[in-house]
Amino acid sequence: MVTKAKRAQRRTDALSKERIIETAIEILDAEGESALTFRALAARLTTGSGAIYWHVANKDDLLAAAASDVIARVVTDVSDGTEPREAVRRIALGVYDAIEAHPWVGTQLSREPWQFAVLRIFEAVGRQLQALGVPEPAQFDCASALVNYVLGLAGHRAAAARLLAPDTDRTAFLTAAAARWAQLDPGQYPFMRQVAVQLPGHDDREQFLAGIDLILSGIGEKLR
Amino acid sequence: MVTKAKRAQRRTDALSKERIIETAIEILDAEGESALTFRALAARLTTGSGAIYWHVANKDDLLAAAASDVIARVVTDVSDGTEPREAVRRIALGVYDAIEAHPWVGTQLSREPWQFAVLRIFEAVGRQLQALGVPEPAQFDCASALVNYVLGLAGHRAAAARLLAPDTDRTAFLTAAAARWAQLDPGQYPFMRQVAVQLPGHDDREQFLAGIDLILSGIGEKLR
DNA sequence: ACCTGAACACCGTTCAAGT
DNA sequence: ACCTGAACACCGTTCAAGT
Repeated sequence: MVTKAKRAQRRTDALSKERIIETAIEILDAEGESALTFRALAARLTTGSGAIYWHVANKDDLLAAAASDVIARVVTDVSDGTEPREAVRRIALGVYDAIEAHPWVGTQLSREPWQFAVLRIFEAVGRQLQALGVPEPAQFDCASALVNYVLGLAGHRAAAARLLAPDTDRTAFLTAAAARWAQLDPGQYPFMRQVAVQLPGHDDREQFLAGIDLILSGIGEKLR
Repeated sequence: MVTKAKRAQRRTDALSKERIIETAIEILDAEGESALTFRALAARLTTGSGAIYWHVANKDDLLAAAASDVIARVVTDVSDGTEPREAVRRIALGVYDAIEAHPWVGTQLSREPWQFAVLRIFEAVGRQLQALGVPEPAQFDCASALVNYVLGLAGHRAAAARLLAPDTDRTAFLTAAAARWAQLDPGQYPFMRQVAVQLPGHDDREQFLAGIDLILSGIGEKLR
């Protein structure tokens, strides 16, 4: 006989898209992109690997949903009433920090064309541009510029995280990269060699924000 | 006995990193990213799949080298004497067109952190910023903004190409996307719904360039 | 309706063995 | 030094069979 308690228990244990996504995020966060397999996921959910396909179309679908989940938390958080430029900065930094915390989201964002996670960012940014008074025909271009910039960095940070052994520290990594750049052929790579000096001391997050401000300043020019 | 002719023949037939990369690019261009396997590559090179590992560390190495090859052709092409802003536009469009012609390069660029292909773009852009008179401390940030923007679009276009069935035409695809956006929840996605109208008529390449100009304009502000 | 888990059709990579 | 190709240790996905 199935008691009420048992049914409640069942409902919690029952497989669902939400529970699958949640568990997928746990695995991705704890063990990285390569650890997410349907077998690992099924083991963690104490079910068969085929069962997952009842709730999720395939692995791409699962990853897209997981990324969309993480981004939704970040993007919704922008409080109203803030100055539009500042709001754009916050959205961008929110995405940046989310990728820092979940590098696999970066991979996902830069692989997705017009999936939900990206739409969410696009929408949030676009609204701020409207608030800023950007004329309608230019809004699409401006939003696209901001979003593409964010996604470019997303992919980049994710790639860096993939390379970085989990225990290496950042400064050591940057110093190593700088050393490699400093050894490039001076005839072919004068700029990289010059920049190499700045690399170890530079702050990724601030550089990211500097790029946002550059684009915002370009947008500001359009408003005059 | 090994005649001179035979040795020459040997030299052409012999496996080499160059020949492997060349063949890999052929496969990637003709049949897409998923078609590049070591087995397919070995078959095309009439050799064993293990032989490839003598010349190439692994698949990542191979893909990075292939992308670097394609980008090198594009980036070197910038003739001297052009106005720096125009040169930046040409570099960016060169990368854009390369990705259009070889979508797999887009995937690769957005996955690579500081690999050769990206370094090449960074270097080319950085030099133009120097020529433009951007003060040294700001050069790194400005170059990074431009490159991240380009890479963001790279990933995006590659993803779109992955989705697009090889025979679908672009306008049909955009119209379909626009229709999907128009159906989004008006409360949650007002901006996307508004932009949906502009989507079918919009030119990706021009929008890309508009973003570059936005960043260049922001950089121009710094020069005053 | 939902879940099981063996089976299928692949992968990248390794490595003893050859030339 | 370079190449061969079978073998290994995986994948995502499917599907007959169960409940």
